[in-house]
Amino acid sequence: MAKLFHEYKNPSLAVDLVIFGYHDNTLSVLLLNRKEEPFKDCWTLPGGFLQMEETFLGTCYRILKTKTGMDDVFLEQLYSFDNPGRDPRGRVIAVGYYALINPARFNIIAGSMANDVKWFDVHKMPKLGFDHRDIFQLALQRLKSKILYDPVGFELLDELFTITELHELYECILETTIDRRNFRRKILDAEYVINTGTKREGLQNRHPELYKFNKKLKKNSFQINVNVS
Amino acid sequence: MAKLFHEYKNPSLAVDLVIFGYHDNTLSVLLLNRKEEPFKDCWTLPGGFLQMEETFLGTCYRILKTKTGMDDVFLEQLYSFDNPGRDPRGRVIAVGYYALINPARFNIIAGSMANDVKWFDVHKMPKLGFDHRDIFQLALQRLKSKILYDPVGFELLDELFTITELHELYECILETTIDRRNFRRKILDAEYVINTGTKREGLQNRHPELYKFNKKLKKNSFQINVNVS
DNA sequence: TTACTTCACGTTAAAATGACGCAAACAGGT
DNA sequence: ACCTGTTTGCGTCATTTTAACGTGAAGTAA
Repeated sequence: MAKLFHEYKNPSLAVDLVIFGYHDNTLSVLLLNRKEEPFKDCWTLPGGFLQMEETFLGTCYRILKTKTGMDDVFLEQLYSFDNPGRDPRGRVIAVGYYALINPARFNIIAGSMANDVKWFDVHKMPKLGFDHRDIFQLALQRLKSKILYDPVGFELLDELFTITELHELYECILETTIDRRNFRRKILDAEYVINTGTKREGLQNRHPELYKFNKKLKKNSFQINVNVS
Repeated sequence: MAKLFHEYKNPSLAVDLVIFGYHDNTLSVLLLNRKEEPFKDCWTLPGGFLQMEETFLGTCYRILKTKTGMDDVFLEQLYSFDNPGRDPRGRVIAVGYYALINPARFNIIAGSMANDVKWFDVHKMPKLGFDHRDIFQLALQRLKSKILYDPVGFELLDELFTITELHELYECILETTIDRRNFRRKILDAEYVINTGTKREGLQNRHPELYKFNKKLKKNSFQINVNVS
Protein backbone atom coordinates (compact mmCIF):
# COMPACT_ATOMS: atom_id res chain seq x y z
CA MET A 1 0.00 0.00 0.00
CA ALA A 2 1.32 3.38 -0.92
CA LYS A 3 -0.56 5.25 1.76
CA LEU A 4 -1.28 4.34 5.32
CA PHE A 5 -4.76 3.03 5.78
CA HIS A 6 -6.39 6.05 7.32
CA GLU A 7 -4.71 8.66 5.22
CA TYR A 8 -7.25 8.20 2.48
CA LYS A 9 -9.90 10.85 2.45
CA ASN A 10 -13.23 9.50 3.57
CA PRO A 11 -16.76 10.87 3.43
CA SER A 12 -18.17 11.93 6.77
CA LEU A 13 -20.73 9.67 8.36
CA ALA A 14 -23.85 11.00 9.98
CA VAL A 15 -26.76 9.29 11.69
CA ASP A 16 -30.20 10.83 11.20
CA LEU A 17 -33.21 9.88 13.28
CA VAL A 18 -36.87 9.73 12.37
CA ILE A 19 -38.50 9.71 15.79
CA PHE A 20 -42.16 8.74 15.66
CA GLY A 21 -44.52 9.54 18.48
CA TYR A 22 -48.23 8.89 18.79
CA HIS A 23 -50.50 11.13 20.81
CA ASP A 24 -54.13 12.23 20.59
CA ASN A 25 -54.76 10.00 17.60
CA THR A 26 -51.98 11.67 15.67
CA LEU A 27 -48.71 10.24 14.42
CA SER A 28 -45.95 12.80 14.74
CA VAL A 29 -42.27 13.15 14.05
CA LEU A 30 -39.81 15.07 16.19
CA LEU A 31 -37.95 17.82 14.32
CA LEU A 32 -35.18 20.24 15.24
CA ASN A 33 -34.89 23.82 14.15
CA ARG A 34 -31.28 24.32 13.14
CA LYS A 35 -29.35 27.18 14.70
CA GLU A 36 -26.40 27.00 12.30
CA GLU A 37 -25.66 26.93 8.62
CA PRO A 38 -26.37 25.09 6.47
CA PHE A 39 -30.15 25.14 6.62
CA LYS A 40 -30.14 27.64 9.46
CA ASP A 41 -33.71 28.15 10.74
CA CYS A 42 -34.85 25.12 8.77
CA TRP A 43 -36.53 22.11 10.33
CA THR A 44 -34.48 18.92 10.13
CA LEU A 45 -34.34 15.46 11.59
CA PRO A 46 -32.21 15.14 14.70
CA GLY A 47 -28.81 13.84 13.70
CA GLY A 48 -25.16 13.80 14.48
CA PHE A 49 -21.82 12.63 13.21
CA LEU A 50 -20.57 9.18 13.99
CA GLN A 51 -17.58 9.36 16.31
CA MET A 52 -14.57 7.26 15.51
CA GLU A 53 -15.17 4.67 18.22
CA GLU A 54 -18.95 4.79 18.21
CA THR A 55 -21.51 2.35 16.88
CA PHE A 56 -24.59 3.56 14.99
CA LEU A 57 -26.76 2.79 18.00
CA GLY A 58 -24.28 4.64 20.19
CA THR A 59 -24.74 7.71 18.04
CA CYS A 60 -28.51 7.26 18.10
CA TYR A 61 -28.65 7.21 21.88
CA ARG A 62 -26.27 10.14 22.17
CA ILE A 63 -28.57 12.18 19.91
CA LEU A 64 -31.66 11.04 21.75
CA LYS A 65 -30.15 11.84 25.12
CA THR A 66 -28.69 15.25 24.36
CA LYS A 67 -31.43 16.62 22.14
CA THR A 68 -34.55 15.07 23.63
CA GLY A 69 -33.63 13.52 26.98
CA MET A 70 -34.90 10.11 25.93
CA ASP A 71 -33.39 6.68 26.28
CA ASP A 72 -34.47 3.06 26.02
CA VAL A 73 -36.59 3.29 22.92
CA PHE A 74 -37.27 1.07 19.93
CA LEU A 75 -34.72 1.77 17.21
CA GLU A 76 -34.22 0.15 13.83
CA GLN A 77 -31.88 0.86 10.98
CA LEU A 78 -33.71 2.19 7.96
CA TYR A 79 -31.38 2.79 5.04
CA SER A 80 -28.15 4.57 4.16
CA PHE A 81 -28.28 7.65 1.99
CA ASP A 82 -25.47 8.51 -0.36
CA ASN A 83 -26.64 11.29 -2.63
CA PRO A 84 -23.40 13.24 -3.20
CA GLY A 85 -25.21 16.58 -3.01
CA ARG A 86 -27.19 15.87 0.13
CA ASP A 87 -25.01 18.08 2.36
CA PRO A 88 -23.66 21.39 1.00
CA ARG A 89 -20.64 21.20 3.34
CA GLY A 90 -19.22 18.22 1.49
CA ARG A 91 -19.60 14.52 1.13
CA VAL A 92 -21.66 13.14 3.98
CA ILE A 93 -23.20 9.70 4.08
CA ALA A 94 -26.26 9.43 6.31
CA VAL A 95 -27.38 6.28 8.02
CA GLY A 96 -31.07 6.61 8.78
CA TYR A 97 -32.68 5.08 11.84
CA TYR A 98 -36.23 5.34 13.01
CA ALA A 99 -37.48 5.28 16.57
CA LEU A 100 -40.88 4.53 18.03
CA ILE A 101 -41.57 6.23 21.32
CA ASN A 102 -44.42 6.99 23.62
CA PRO A 103 -44.27 10.76 24.15
CA ALA A 104 -46.15 10.41 27.44
CA ARG A 105 -43.27 8.39 28.90
CA PHE A 106 -40.93 11.33 28.46
CA ASN A 107 -43.26 14.19 29.24
CA ILE A 108 -42.75 15.58 25.79
CA ILE A 109 -46.05 16.04 24.08
CA ALA A 110 -46.94 18.26 21.19
CA GLY A 111 -46.43 21.91 21.95
CA SER A 112 -44.77 21.44 25.30
CA MET A 113 -41.21 21.70 24.13
CA ALA A 114 -38.75 24.42 23.37
CA ASN A 115 -39.13 26.43 20.21
CA ASP A 116 -36.36 24.56 18.47
CA VAL A 117 -37.62 21.02 19.12
CA LYS A 118 -41.15 20.18 18.03
CA TRP A 119 -43.50 17.37 17.15
CA PHE A 120 -45.05 17.63 13.70
CA ASP A 121 -48.06 15.70 12.49
CA VAL A 122 -46.81 13.48 9.66
CA HIS A 123 -49.44 15.11 7.45
CA LYS A 124 -48.34 18.63 8.27
CA MET A 125 -44.61 18.44 7.82
CA PRO A 126 -42.70 21.64 7.08
CA LYS A 127 -40.08 21.84 4.37
CA LEU A 128 -37.07 19.92 5.59
CA GLY A 129 -33.36 20.61 5.14
CA PHE A 130 -30.86 18.25 3.51
CA ASP A 131 -32.55 15.17 2.01
CA HIS A 132 -34.50 14.68 5.20
CA ARG A 133 -37.82 14.56 3.43
CA ASP A 134 -36.66 11.41 1.62
CA ILE A 135 -35.52 9.84 4.87
CA PHE A 136 -38.78 10.71 6.59
CA GLN A 137 -40.89 9.31 3.77
CA LEU A 138 -38.97 6.06 3.67
CA ALA A 139 -39.35 5.73 7.43
CA LEU A 140 -43.09 6.29 7.26
CA GLN A 141 -43.41 3.75 4.49
CA ARG A 142 -41.37 1.25 6.51
CA LEU A 143 -43.53 1.78 9.59
CA LYS A 144 -46.70 1.30 7.56
CA SER A 145 -45.58 -2.02 6.17
CA LYS A 146 -43.99 -3.17 9.41
CA ILE A 147 -47.06 -2.93 11.62
CA LEU A 148 -48.90 -5.25 9.25
CA TYR A 149 -46.86 -8.27 10.28
CA ASP A 150 -44.74 -7.22 13.26
CA PRO A 151 -46.15 -6.16 16.62
CA VAL A 152 -44.43 -2.80 16.99
CA GLY A 153 -47.59 -0.82 17.65
CA PHE A 154 -47.34 -1.23 21.40
CA GLU A 155 -44.07 0.75 21.34
CA LEU A 156 -46.19 3.82 20.68
CA LEU A 157 -48.81 3.09 23.35
CA ASP A 158 -48.86 2.94 27.11
CA GLU A 159 -47.92 -0.29 28.83
CA LEU A 160 -51.61 -1.08 29.25
CA PHE A 161 -53.99 -0.30 26.43
CA THR A 162 -57.40 -1.23 25.12
CA ILE A 163 -58.10 -3.00 21.87
CA THR A 164 -59.85 0.14 20.69
CA GLU A 165 -56.72 2.18 21.31
CA LEU A 166 -54.63 -0.30 19.34
CA HIS A 167 -57.25 -0.28 16.61
CA GLU A 168 -57.22 3.52 16.40
CA LEU A 169 -53.42 3.47 16.20
CA TYR A 170 -53.56 1.12 13.22
CA GLU A 171 -56.17 3.21 11.44
CA CYS A 172 -54.16 6.35 12.10
CA ILE A 173 -50.88 4.98 10.79
CA LEU A 174 -52.35 3.16 7.82
CA GLU A 175 -54.72 5.99 6.97
CA THR A 176 -57.61 3.69 6.31
CA THR A 177 -60.56 2.15 8.10
CA ILE A 178 -60.29 -1.36 9.46
CA ASP A 179 -63.37 -3.17 10.64
CA ARG A 180 -63.39 -2.94 14.41
CA ARG A 181 -64.67 -6.48 15.01
CA ASN A 182 -62.44 -8.20 12.48
CA PHE A 183 -59.44 -6.35 13.86
CA ARG A 184 -60.22 -7.47 17.39
CA ARG A 185 -60.58 -11.07 16.31
CA LYS A 186 -57.29 -11.07 14.41
CA ILE A 187 -55.32 -9.49 17.21
CA LEU A 188 -56.78 -11.84 19.81
CA ASP A 189 -56.40 -14.98 17.68
CA ALA A 190 -52.76 -14.12 17.08
CA GLU A 191 -52.23 -13.69 20.82
CA TYR A 192 -50.71 -10.30 20.08
CA VAL A 193 -51.97 -9.14 23.47
CA ILE A 194 -52.73 -10.53 26.90
CA ASN A 195 -55.83 -9.59 28.85
CA THR A 196 -54.79 -8.18 32.20
CA GLY A 197 -58.23 -8.63 33.74
CA THR A 198 -58.39 -4.97 34.68
CA LYS A 199 -60.57 -2.36 33.05
CA ARG A 200 -60.04 1.26 32.22
CA GLU A 201 -62.20 3.32 34.57
CA GLY A 202 -63.20 6.87 33.88
CA LEU A 203 -65.39 9.02 31.75
CA GLN A 204 -66.10 6.53 29.01
CA ASN A 205 -69.14 4.43 28.41
CA ARG A 206 -68.76 0.71 28.90
CA HIS A 207 -65.38 0.19 30.56
CA PRO A 208 -63.00 -1.50 28.14
CA GLU A 209 -60.61 -4.25 29.19
CA LEU A 210 -56.93 -3.42 29.45
CA TYR A 211 -54.35 -5.51 27.60
CA LYS A 212 -50.59 -5.67 27.52
CA PHE A 213 -48.29 -6.82 24.75
CA ASN A 214 -47.51 -10.53 24.64
CA LYS A 215 -43.73 -10.62 24.72
CA LYS A 216 -43.66 -14.32 23.92
CA LEU A 217 -45.39 -13.72 20.61
CA LYS A 218 -43.72 -15.71 17.87
CA LYS A 219 -42.72 -13.95 14.68
CA ASN A 220 -45.08 -13.82 11.72
CA SER A 221 -48.07 -14.99 13.68
CA PHE A 222 -50.38 -12.38 12.27
CA GLN A 223 -50.93 -10.43 9.11
CA ILE A 224 -53.22 -7.44 8.88
CA ASN A 225 -54.66 -6.86 5.44
CA VAL A 226 -55.54 -3.45 4.20
CA ASN A 227 -56.57 -2.00 0.90
CA VAL A 228 -53.33 -0.45 -0.23
CA SER A 229 -53.98 2.63 -2.31
CA MET B 1 -16.54 25.56 13.99
CA ALA B 2 -13.06 25.02 15.32
CA LYS B 3 -11.93 22.70 12.58
CA LEU B 4 -12.61 22.71 8.90
CA PHE B 5 -15.30 20.31 7.96
CA HIS B 6 -13.23 17.53 6.48
CA GLU B 7 -10.39 17.64 8.93
CA TYR B 8 -12.29 15.43 11.32
CA LYS B 9 -11.18 11.86 11.22
CA ASN B 10 -13.79 9.63 9.65
CA PRO B 11 -14.25 5.89 9.46
CA SER B 12 -13.58 4.37 6.07
CA LEU B 13 -16.56 3.30 4.04
CA ALA B 14 -16.62 0.04 2.16
CA VAL B 15 -19.27 -1.57 0.00
CA ASP B 16 -19.57 -5.36 0.17
CA LEU B 17 -21.56 -7.41 -2.31
CA VAL B 18 -23.49 -10.61 -1.87
CA ILE B 19 -23.85 -11.78 -5.46
CA PHE B 20 -26.43 -14.54 -5.86
CA GLY B 21 -26.48 -16.76 -8.88
CA TYR B 22 -28.75 -19.69 -9.68
CA HIS B 23 -27.59 -22.57 -11.82
CA ASP B 24 -28.34 -26.29 -12.00
CA ASN B 25 -30.95 -26.03 -9.25
CA THR B 26 -28.40 -24.53 -6.88
CA LEU B 27 -28.28 -21.09 -5.32
CA SER B 28 -24.72 -19.85 -5.14
CA VAL B 29 -22.77 -16.84 -3.97
CA LEU B 30 -19.70 -15.42 -5.65
CA LEU B 31 -16.65 -15.24 -3.40
CA LEU B 32 -13.14 -13.89 -3.79
CA ASN B 33 -9.97 -15.39 -2.43
CA ARG B 34 -7.97 -12.52 -0.97
CA LYS B 35 -4.41 -12.04 -2.10
CA GLU B 36 -3.48 -9.55 0.64
CA GLU B 37 -3.65 -9.14 4.36
CA PRO B 38 -5.83 -9.04 6.29
CA PHE B 39 -7.51 -12.39 5.70
CA LYS B 40 -4.95 -13.36 3.05
CA ASP B 41 -6.02 -16.64 1.40
CA CYS B 42 -9.45 -16.37 2.99
CA TRP B 43 -12.67 -16.31 1.05
CA THR B 44 -14.55 -13.02 1.26
CA LEU B 45 -17.37 -11.16 -0.39
CA PRO B 46 -16.29 -8.90 -3.24
CA GLY B 47 -16.00 -5.38 -1.93
CA GLY B 48 -14.26 -2.09 -2.27
CA PHE B 49 -13.89 1.30 -0.68
CA LEU B 50 -16.25 4.09 -1.55
CA GLN B 51 -14.42 6.79 -3.48
CA MET B 52 -15.00 10.37 -2.47
CA GLU B 53 -17.22 11.25 -5.44
CA GLU B 54 -18.86 7.89 -5.85
CA THR B 55 -22.35 6.69 -5.01
CA PHE B 56 -22.92 3.27 -3.42
CA LEU B 57 -24.24 1.96 -6.71
CA GLY B 58 -21.22 3.42 -8.44
CA THR B 59 -18.98 1.41 -6.17
CA CYS B 60 -21.11 -1.69 -6.71
CA TYR B 61 -20.78 -1.50 -10.46
CA ARG B 62 -17.08 -0.78 -10.26
CA ILE B 63 -16.60 -3.91 -8.16
CA LEU B 64 -18.82 -5.97 -10.44
CA LYS B 65 -17.02 -4.75 -13.53
CA THR B 66 -13.45 -5.14 -12.37
CA LYS B 67 -13.80 -8.36 -10.42
CA THR B 68 -16.40 -10.25 -12.39
CA GLY B 69 -16.94 -8.47 -15.70
CA MET B 70 -20.64 -8.05 -15.05
CA ASP B 71 -22.91 -5.08 -15.44
CA ASP B 72 -26.63 -4.32 -15.55
CA VAL B 73 -27.78 -6.53 -12.71
CA PHE B 74 -30.40 -6.30 -10.00
CA LEU B 75 -28.93 -4.59 -6.93
CA GLU B 76 -30.51 -3.66 -3.64
CA GLN B 77 -29.15 -2.15 -0.47
CA LEU B 78 -29.18 -4.63 2.36
CA TYR B 79 -27.92 -3.07 5.58
CA SER B 80 -24.98 -1.12 6.96
CA PHE B 81 -22.57 -2.83 9.31
CA ASP B 82 -20.81 -0.93 12.03
CA ASN B 83 -19.17 -3.45 14.33
CA PRO B 84 -16.02 -1.57 15.42
CA GLY B 85 -13.90 -4.72 15.24
CA ARG B 86 -15.05 -5.90 11.85
CA ASP B 87 -11.85 -4.85 10.04
CA PRO B 88 -8.47 -5.32 11.77
CA ARG B 89 -6.99 -2.42 9.81
CA GLY B 90 -9.16 0.11 11.62
CA ARG B 91 -12.63 1.49 11.68
CA VAL B 92 -14.45 0.54 8.51
CA ILE B 93 -18.17 0.81 7.99
CA ALA B 94 -19.56 -1.58 5.39
CA VAL B 95 -22.66 -0.96 3.35
CA GLY B 96 -23.97 -4.31 2.18
CA TYR B 97 -25.71 -4.77 -1.15
CA TYR B 98 -26.99 -7.93 -2.73
CA ALA B 99 -27.18 -8.72 -6.40
CA LEU B 100 -29.25 -11.25 -8.32
CA ILE B 101 -27.69 -12.39 -11.54
CA ASN B 102 -28.09 -15.08 -14.11
CA PRO B 103 -24.64 -16.68 -14.37
CA ALA B 104 -25.42 -17.92 -17.88
CA ARG B 105 -25.69 -14.32 -19.11
CA PHE B 106 -22.06 -13.70 -18.20
CA ASN B 107 -20.53 -17.04 -19.08
CA ILE B 108 -19.47 -17.54 -15.51
CA ILE B 109 -20.79 -20.79 -14.22
CA ALA B 110 -19.58 -22.84 -11.30
CA GLY B 111 -16.01 -24.02 -11.75
CA SER B 112 -15.29 -22.11 -14.90
CA MET B 113 -13.60 -19.16 -13.25
CA ALA B 114 -10.15 -18.33 -12.01
CA ASN B 115 -8.92 -19.86 -8.80
CA ASP B 116 -9.50 -16.70 -6.85
CA VAL B 117 -13.12 -16.09 -7.89
CA LYS B 118 -15.63 -18.86 -7.32
CA TRP B 119 -19.28 -19.68 -6.91
CA PHE B 120 -20.18 -21.42 -3.66
CA ASP B 121 -23.40 -23.25 -2.98
CA VAL B 122 -25.10 -21.33 -0.17
CA HIS B 123 -25.16 -24.58 1.81
CA LYS B 124 -21.45 -25.21 1.38
CA MET B 125 -19.93 -21.88 2.28
CA PRO B 126 -16.34 -21.77 3.45
CA LYS B 127 -15.26 -19.75 6.49
CA LEU B 128 -15.42 -16.10 5.52
CA GLY B 129 -13.16 -13.21 6.45
CA PHE B 130 -14.26 -10.01 8.22
CA ASP B 131 -17.93 -10.16 9.28
CA HIS B 132 -18.88 -11.40 5.86
CA ARG B 133 -20.74 -14.40 7.20
CA ASP B 134 -23.18 -12.04 8.93
CA ILE B 135 -23.64 -10.05 5.74
CA PHE B 136 -24.18 -13.19 3.70
CA GLN B 137 -26.72 -14.60 6.13
CA LEU B 138 -28.70 -11.41 6.24
CA ALA B 139 -28.74 -11.29 2.45
CA LEU B 140 -29.99 -14.86 2.20
CA GLN B 141 -32.69 -14.16 4.73
CA ARG B 142 -33.72 -11.04 2.81
CA LEU B 143 -33.88 -12.95 -0.45
CA LYS B 144 -36.02 -15.64 1.12
CA SER B 145 -38.58 -13.22 2.43
CA LYS B 146 -38.48 -11.01 -0.64
CA ILE B 147 -39.44 -13.62 -3.22
CA LEU B 148 -42.59 -14.34 -1.24
CA TYR B 149 -44.18 -11.02 -2.19
CA ASP B 150 -41.93 -9.43 -4.79
CA PRO B 151 -41.26 -10.88 -8.23
CA VAL B 152 -37.48 -10.94 -8.16
CA GLY B 153 -37.13 -14.60 -9.10
CA PHE B 154 -36.92 -13.89 -12.80
CA GLU B 155 -33.68 -11.97 -12.21
CA LEU B 156 -32.04 -15.33 -11.62
CA LEU B 157 -33.56 -17.06 -14.65
CA ASP B 158 -33.29 -16.72 -18.40
CA GLU B 159 -35.48 -14.19 -20.17
CA LEU B 160 -37.82 -17.01 -21.12
CA PHE B 161 -38.58 -19.70 -18.59
CA THR B 162 -41.13 -22.37 -17.79
CA ILE B 163 -43.41 -22.41 -14.78
CA THR B 164 -41.62 -25.53 -13.64
CA GLU B 165 -38.29 -23.71 -13.70
CA LEU B 166 -39.73 -20.87 -11.64
CA HIS B 167 -41.26 -23.40 -9.28
CA GLU B 168 -37.94 -25.20 -8.81
CA LEU B 169 -36.24 -21.87 -8.14
CA TYR B 170 -38.71 -21.11 -5.35
CA GLU B 171 -38.30 -24.54 -3.80
CA CYS B 172 -34.53 -24.22 -3.99
CA ILE B 173 -34.37 -20.80 -2.36
CA LEU B 174 -37.01 -21.47 0.27
CA GLU B 175 -35.72 -24.97 0.99
CA THR B 176 -39.17 -26.45 1.11
CA THR B 177 -41.66 -28.15 -1.15
CA ILE B 178 -44.47 -26.16 -2.71
CA ASP B 179 -47.35 -27.92 -4.42
CA ARG B 180 -46.72 -27.68 -8.14
CA ARG B 181 -50.33 -27.07 -9.12
CA ASN B 182 -51.12 -24.53 -6.43
CA PHE B 183 -47.93 -22.67 -7.26
CA ARG B 184 -48.88 -22.52 -10.92
CA ARG B 185 -52.35 -21.22 -10.08
CA LYS B 186 -51.01 -18.48 -7.81
CA ILE B 187 -48.37 -17.29 -10.24
CA LEU B 188 -50.80 -17.22 -13.13
CA ASP B 189 -53.64 -15.58 -11.17
CA ALA B 190 -51.25 -12.85 -10.04
CA GLU B 191 -50.19 -12.27 -13.66
CA TYR B 192 -46.62 -12.62 -12.52
CA VAL B 193 -45.76 -13.97 -15.95
CA ILE B 194 -46.91 -13.68 -19.55
CA ASN B 195 -47.29 -16.66 -21.82
CA THR B 196 -45.17 -16.14 -24.91
CA GLY B 197 -46.98 -18.80 -26.92
CA THR B 198 -43.74 -20.61 -27.62
CA LYS B 199 -42.65 -23.91 -26.14
CA ARG B 200 -39.31 -25.25 -25.04
CA GLU B 201 -38.21 -27.93 -27.52
CA GLY B 202 -35.63 -30.53 -26.72
CA LEU B 203 -35.00 -33.63 -24.76
CA GLN B 204 -37.93 -33.46 -22.38
CA ASN B 205 -41.32 -35.07 -22.37
CA ARG B 206 -44.32 -32.87 -22.97
CA HIS B 207 -42.96 -29.53 -24.19
CA PRO B 208 -43.62 -26.86 -21.56
CA GLU B 209 -44.80 -23.38 -22.46
CA LEU B 210 -42.33 -20.51 -22.18
CA TYR B 211 -43.19 -17.44 -20.13
CA LYS B 212 -41.60 -14.08 -19.56
CA PHE B 213 -41.86 -11.76 -16.59
CA ASN B 214 -44.78 -9.32 -16.60
CA LYS B 215 -43.07 -5.98 -16.21
CA LYS B 216 -46.39 -4.20 -15.64
CA LEU B 217 -47.07 -6.28 -12.56
CA LYS B 218 -48.35 -4.12 -9.75
CA LYS B 219 -46.71 -4.35 -6.33
CA ASN B 220 -48.03 -6.73 -3.71
CA SER B 221 -50.24 -8.61 -6.12
CA PHE B 222 -49.22 -12.00 -4.86
CA GLN B 223 -48.14 -13.69 -1.69
CA ILE B 224 -46.60 -17.12 -1.58
CA ASN B 225 -47.20 -18.97 1.66
CA VAL B 226 -44.71 -21.42 3.03
CA ASN B 227 -44.29 -23.27 6.28
CA VAL B 228 -41.61 -21.17 7.92
CA SER B 229 -39.41 -23.30 10.11
C1' DT C 1 -86.35 5.97 33.30
C1' DT C 2 -84.84 7.00 28.59
C1' DA C 3 -81.41 8.00 25.08
C1' DC C 4 -77.02 7.37 23.43
C1' DT C 5 -72.36 5.52 23.16
C1' DT C 6 -68.85 2.00 23.34
C1' DC C 7 -67.55 -2.71 23.95
C1' DA C 8 -67.56 -7.70 23.33
C1' DC C 9 -69.06 -11.47 20.92
C1' DG C 10 -71.63 -13.70 16.91
C1' DT C 11 -73.17 -14.89 12.13
C1' DT C 12 -72.83 -15.65 7.22
C1' DA C 13 -71.59 -15.51 2.36
C1' DA C 14 -67.64 -15.20 -0.47
C1' DA C 15 -62.84 -15.93 -1.38
C1' DA C 16 -58.48 -18.21 -0.73
C1' DT C 17 -55.97 -22.20 0.40
C1' DG C 18 -54.18 -26.97 0.58
C1' DA C 19 -54.35 -31.50 -0.94
C1' DC C 20 -55.21 -34.15 -4.59
C1' DG C 21 -56.94 -36.50 -9.49
C1' DC C 22 -56.37 -37.02 -14.28
C1' DA C 23 -55.67 -36.81 -19.15
C1' DA C 24 -52.88 -34.77 -22.97
C1' DA C 25 -48.14 -34.35 -24.77
C1' DC C 26 -43.82 -36.12 -25.51
C1' DA C 27 -39.39 -39.43 -25.82
C1' DG C 28 -37.78 -43.87 -26.28
C1' DG C 29 -38.08 -48.66 -26.73
C1' DT C 30 -40.34 -52.68 -28.61
C1' DA D 1 -47.77 -48.85 -34.67
C1' DC D 2 -48.06 -49.67 -29.87
C1' DC D 3 -46.78 -49.59 -25.06
C1' DT D 4 -44.26 -47.29 -20.95
C1' DG D 5 -42.83 -43.76 -18.09
C1' DT D 6 -42.50 -38.88 -17.30
C1' DT D 7 -43.82 -34.05 -17.43
C1' DT D 8 -47.24 -30.68 -18.13
C1' DG D 9 -51.60 -28.27 -17.79
C1' DC D 10 -56.08 -28.02 -15.97
C1' DG D 11 -59.64 -29.27 -12.60
C1' DT D 12 -62.08 -30.70 -8.21
C1' DC D 13 -63.35 -30.26 -3.47
C1' DA D 14 -63.20 -29.96 1.55
C1' DT D 15 -61.41 -26.70 4.76
C1' DT D 16 -59.83 -22.31 6.29
C1' DT D 17 -59.74 -17.44 6.10
C1' DT D 18 -61.74 -13.17 5.10
C1' DA D 19 -64.99 -9.27 4.74
C1' DA D 20 -69.18 -7.38 5.98
C1' DC D 21 -72.46 -6.74 9.25
C1' DG D 22 -75.94 -7.81 13.62
C1' DT D 23 -76.90 -7.48 18.43
C1' DG D 24 -77.18 -7.20 23.29
C1' DA D 25 -74.57 -5.86 27.61
C1' DA D 26 -72.22 -2.15 30.07
C1' DG D 27 -71.67 2.29 30.89
C1' DT D 28 -72.68 7.78 30.89
C1' DA D 29 -75.66 11.73 30.77
C1' DA D 30 -80.15 13.71 30.85
